[in-house]
Amino acid sequence: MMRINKLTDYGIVVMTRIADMDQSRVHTAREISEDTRIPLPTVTRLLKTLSGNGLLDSQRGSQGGYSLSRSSDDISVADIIETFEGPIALTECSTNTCECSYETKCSVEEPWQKINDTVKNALEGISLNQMAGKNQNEGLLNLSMNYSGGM
Amino acid sequence: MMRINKLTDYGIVVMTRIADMDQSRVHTAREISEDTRIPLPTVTRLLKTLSGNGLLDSQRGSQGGYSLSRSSDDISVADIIETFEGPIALTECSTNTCECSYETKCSVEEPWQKINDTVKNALEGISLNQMAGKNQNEGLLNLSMNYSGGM
DNA sequence: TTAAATAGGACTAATTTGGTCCAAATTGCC
DNA sequence: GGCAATTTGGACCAAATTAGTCCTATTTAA
Repeated sequence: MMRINKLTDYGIVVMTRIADMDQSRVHTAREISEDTRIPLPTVTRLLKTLSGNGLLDSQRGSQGGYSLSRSSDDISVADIIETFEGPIALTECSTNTCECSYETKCSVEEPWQKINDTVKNALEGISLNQMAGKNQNEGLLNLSMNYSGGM
Repeated sequence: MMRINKLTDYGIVVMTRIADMDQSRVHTAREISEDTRIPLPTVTRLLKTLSGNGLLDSQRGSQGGYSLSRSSDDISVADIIETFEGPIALTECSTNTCECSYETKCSVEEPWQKINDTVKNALEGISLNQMAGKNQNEGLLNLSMNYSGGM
C-alpha cells in the first residue's frame, strides 16, 4: 500500500527515541533496544546504517554508543528515509537512471518529477524535533506511549 | 526506495494510454496490450482491477472492451494508486487500523498524518489528463515515445 | 588484559509482488 | 440457436524483496 519499509519505519522510531533522550551522553544499542522494544539484532543493524550514513555519531569500545550527529532540528524525516531507501522516487521514471521499457511511460515523466518533488518537500519539511514532540507535547509523550490499542 | 508497485505503475501507463485513445469507442485488452507492450495476461488483470474499482467502464461480450468511466480531468493519479494499493499511507500508524507494537511509534502518529495528507494532496492534484499530456504537449507525445534510452 | 561496545558482512526465512493460466459468464452476430 | 469474442473471478506459482539473525573483527576505557 505504498508503504515505506518496516526497517525505515523502525529507523524513524529509533531516531525519534534518541532525540528524546539525554543528549549529553551516548546511548548503546542495548539501551535503545530495551527502550523501543525492537529486538537487539535489528536495532544494531539500524544504528549501524544510521551512523554509516552520518545521521548518528558512534563511539566504539567500552562506554561507547550512539548520539545524534546534529541537532534534531536539522534532521528531517526525508534524511532518515533516504538513509534506508535511497533517493525518494516513486517510480523509476523519476530517477536519472530510468530505462523505460514501454514507450508511453516516457510521456509521464514530467508529471512524475513534479509529484516526487512535492513528496520530497513534504518529507524534508518535517524535522526529527517535530516527530519527537519536544516542543508542544513534551508532557503528553509518556501518556501516548502507554497507549497501545487503536491508532 | 519507497516505490509504488510495478503493477500500479503499469496501471498508470494503461490509464494514460486509454486517455489518449479514441473516447468514442471501447478498447479491448488485446488492443491495449499491443499498444503498451505490456503482456496481455498482465493487462487483463490491470483492466479487471481498474474496472472493478470504477475507474473504467467495461462492456462484456463480442465488441466489448473498456473505456474511461469519467473524464480524464476527473481521474487523479491518487485514484489509480489507491485502486491498486489501497489508501495512501506511508506507515501503518497513519491508518485507522494501526496497532502499534512499540510505544514510541504512537508519539509520531500526528506528524505522519500530516505527511500523508501532503503526499495524498500532491497525488490528488495530478489528473490523468495532465499525465496524458493532452493539453500542452500533444504534438510532443509521439516524439518522447520513441525515446527509449536515458530517463 | 579484559570487557563492553561498534563495524562489517554473510546468511536464511518470511513476505510480498509479478506474472500466468483456466474455467465461467456475457454479449453481439450470423 | 449457436458460435466467437470478450470480460470476470479466482487460483496458482515463480521471482524478488525484505526482515531478521548471527558470526567475527575491531576499537576503546578501565
